[in-house]
Amino acid sequence: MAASAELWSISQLAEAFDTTPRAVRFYEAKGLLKPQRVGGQRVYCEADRKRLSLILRAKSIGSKLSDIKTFLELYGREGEGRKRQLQFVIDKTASEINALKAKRSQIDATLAELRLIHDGARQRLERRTG
Amino acid sequence: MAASAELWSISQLAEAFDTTPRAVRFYEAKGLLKPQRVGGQRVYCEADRKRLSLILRAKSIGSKLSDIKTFLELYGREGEGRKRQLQFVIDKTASEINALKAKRSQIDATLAELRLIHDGARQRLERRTG
DNA sequence: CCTTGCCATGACGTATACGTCAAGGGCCTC
DNA sequence: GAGGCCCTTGACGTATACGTCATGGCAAGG
Repeated sequence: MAASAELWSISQLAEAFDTTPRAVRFYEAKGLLKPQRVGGQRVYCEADRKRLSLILRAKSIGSKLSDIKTFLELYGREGEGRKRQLQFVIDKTASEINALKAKRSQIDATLAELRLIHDGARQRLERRTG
Repeated sequence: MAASAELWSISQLAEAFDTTPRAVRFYEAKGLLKPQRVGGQRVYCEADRKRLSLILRAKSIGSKLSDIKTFLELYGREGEGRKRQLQFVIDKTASEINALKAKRSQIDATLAELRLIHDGARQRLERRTG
């Protein structure tokens, strides 16, 4: 037992996610993380890890921290049953899904162009070399 | 004839792409655009339009202007035959393609999570309503 | 006891991407 | 010829996301 009680310091957590303690503190200052404190020191649990993971992934696809914050709050409210809350979650996720789909198609278009350039250059190089 | 000689002022171009003259000037200051000048005033041609289109699309998927600049330069060098140039283009496009693929998969993962939240909330709402 | 190491907060600095005046020039119109 | 309107450059302001000290606490090791 007691196998699920893994805890990490801020530097351990940062290193595990290839980021910095400064960044992690910054996310906390922005309200994205609220780790426990043990004598003033931050202690991160598994749930905090997951939140950080989500933060970094959202960041990597271009989301702002302020948007990520509301996004994280959707997880929290997700289980609540009040109708307004549910509708809010539904609307927010729907618009975010559409935004991401749009971004995806922009990426696909850019990928297509890059491949044209890439393949064109490769063919010219082969004609030279071969 | 003379149908391809369409030209635009900075504000016309900006409006056409739902951006601002200030932003367009900023891109020029960063070396991403070099429109003709007629008595000091900027005049944009079709090629400039395409460049701006590419800039905005790249921006929308999270590219930095400095990266977009080198990306635009790949187009310029694309036709050149010197081996070093070709290899440079091939390497740059390849790494950019990988980066975009990675970003796309991050988006897909996020989309999957959002759909879970979205559908879950919808079902709970329907059970309430229905 | 003192150094080493990690932690904390606070304050200032930096890079990116513009927004927002300010001051002035050129052209058209009434 | 005074007023609009659009253009120019230049300078300063702003939001985001941290980096980089500076300063100090606390705990383990030698």
